[in-house]
Amino acid sequence: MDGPLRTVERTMRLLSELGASLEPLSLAELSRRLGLGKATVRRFLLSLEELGYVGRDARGAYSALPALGRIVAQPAAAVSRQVAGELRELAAETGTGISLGVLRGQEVLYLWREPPGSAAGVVLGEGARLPAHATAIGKILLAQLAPEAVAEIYGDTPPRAFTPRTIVSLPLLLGALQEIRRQGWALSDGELEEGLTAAAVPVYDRAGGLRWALNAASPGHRLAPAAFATDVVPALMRAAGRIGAIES
Amino acid sequence: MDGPLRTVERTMRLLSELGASLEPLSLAELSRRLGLGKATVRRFLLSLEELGYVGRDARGAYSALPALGRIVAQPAAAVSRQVAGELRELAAETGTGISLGVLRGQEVLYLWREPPGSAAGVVLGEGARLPAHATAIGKILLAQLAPEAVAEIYGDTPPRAFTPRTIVSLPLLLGALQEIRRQGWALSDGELEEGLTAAAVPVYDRAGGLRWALNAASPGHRLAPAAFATDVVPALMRAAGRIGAIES
DNA sequence: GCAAAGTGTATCGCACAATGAAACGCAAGG
DNA sequence: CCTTGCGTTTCATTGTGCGATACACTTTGC
Repeated sequence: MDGPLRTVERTMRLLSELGASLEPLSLAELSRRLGLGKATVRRFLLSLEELGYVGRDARGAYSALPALGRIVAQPAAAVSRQVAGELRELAAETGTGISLGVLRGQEVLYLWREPPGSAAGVVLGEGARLPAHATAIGKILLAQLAPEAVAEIYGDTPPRAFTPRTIVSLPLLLGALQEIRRQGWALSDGELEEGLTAAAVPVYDRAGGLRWALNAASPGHRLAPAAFATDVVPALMRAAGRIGAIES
Repeated sequence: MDGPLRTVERTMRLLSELGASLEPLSLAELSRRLGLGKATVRRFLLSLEELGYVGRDARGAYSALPALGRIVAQPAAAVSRQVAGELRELAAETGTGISLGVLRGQEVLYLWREPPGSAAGVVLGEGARLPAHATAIGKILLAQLAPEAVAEIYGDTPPRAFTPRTIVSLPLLLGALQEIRRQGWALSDGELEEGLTAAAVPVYDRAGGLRWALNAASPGHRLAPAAFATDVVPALMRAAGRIGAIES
């Protein structure tokens, strides 16, 4: 075996091209960008259209449809009504922004994100991704992994700096994770964005396996970092227990 | 030609399966779910791994990597530093949450989303998607299209209701869009979520073509709907002018 | 008005890429 | 120890995906 399957590579190149463009692209244009014959590109497009991943406008030009984005954001469907209720309650109780996420490579994939102060419970931002090493939720998720696994994830690309407080080396990160593991929860104090503080705890299922992580964030120093440890984290832990007990 | 290209269909099925699962999946498990031979599935996985779309953990199980999500969120890269500066300024000026997005089928794809009240400018939620017909930004984007184009988009699936105020039929939507087109900006008053108000304006590039739409949202009745028309919209319009003038 | 260039669409025979059965080594578990 | 399930490798076969070519049609330029 050598090299990727030709058709797979072409499929991904095509999707990538469509996803990158804000305007719909014509068949001829795509054919040129991909360096493939029109007939070939057309067959790919018709296939993807039939599958519901691309659509065509009135002029016949192609563009990526929401279904494509949903491929990766599908996990959002995993958040049941019952879990959602718990999350909203938690948001009201703590007055912070609550998120739920899983680890995907070096990033956290959010399944639920509720901005702080949204009285009516505005659910926004599922499907978003943020760097794991600079967020509380990311660190608590990384802390569930063996150090070697973390090292492999960051193998070639070291953690990137966002603020002066961001952890920017693998050894430092591993050290921080060990401490977090011991402590049972993670804090990010302005590591992603100046003035943004967050705490996170893991959510285990009934069998004791990691299911998600739960995050409480408070922007703009509305809540002192110290207040997280005393007030927010206990509430997070209680909620994580309740949520973990819910049948998936 | 009949039916989708086999390899394309299999590629998408595989990605879909990987994206839907929160835990990494083993080769054998995927082979079973797809109903394909292990050898075949393996070649697909190796291809996608080489292309950087899937990764494997220590135990060899496969999972989707962030790169997959980035296929569709790539447009986020289209927001330059200069544009970002304008957005932050606008957020500070209006005290609302500012978003930037484009239309993708029936949904708005957000390129930038900043929650209200984030003093330091927390950039979150690019790549998220929300239904176009229930958001201000979605309606202003739809209003740029010909009515027939809108009708085609909603052809088989009528607008879904989220609150009692959501527009739930195509004729009503087309009527609202006409009014919006005349007015030059759109308002969503609790159409997506009770108590969430937002206004949006289009952003044209120098050639006069539609580039994006700009949205200002204020949750929890912090700002009265009437205040949008008098205070927020003019600020939005000014910002849209400045942003549209920026070279892409 | 007519070229000319560009578009999307349809056809078709061939090469070879992709396929799945089968066999192998290995680790885990009963 | 045998069994079961896993990932990996090999291999001959075949039918799938390929692109050159040709066609109808619209847009553009003069």
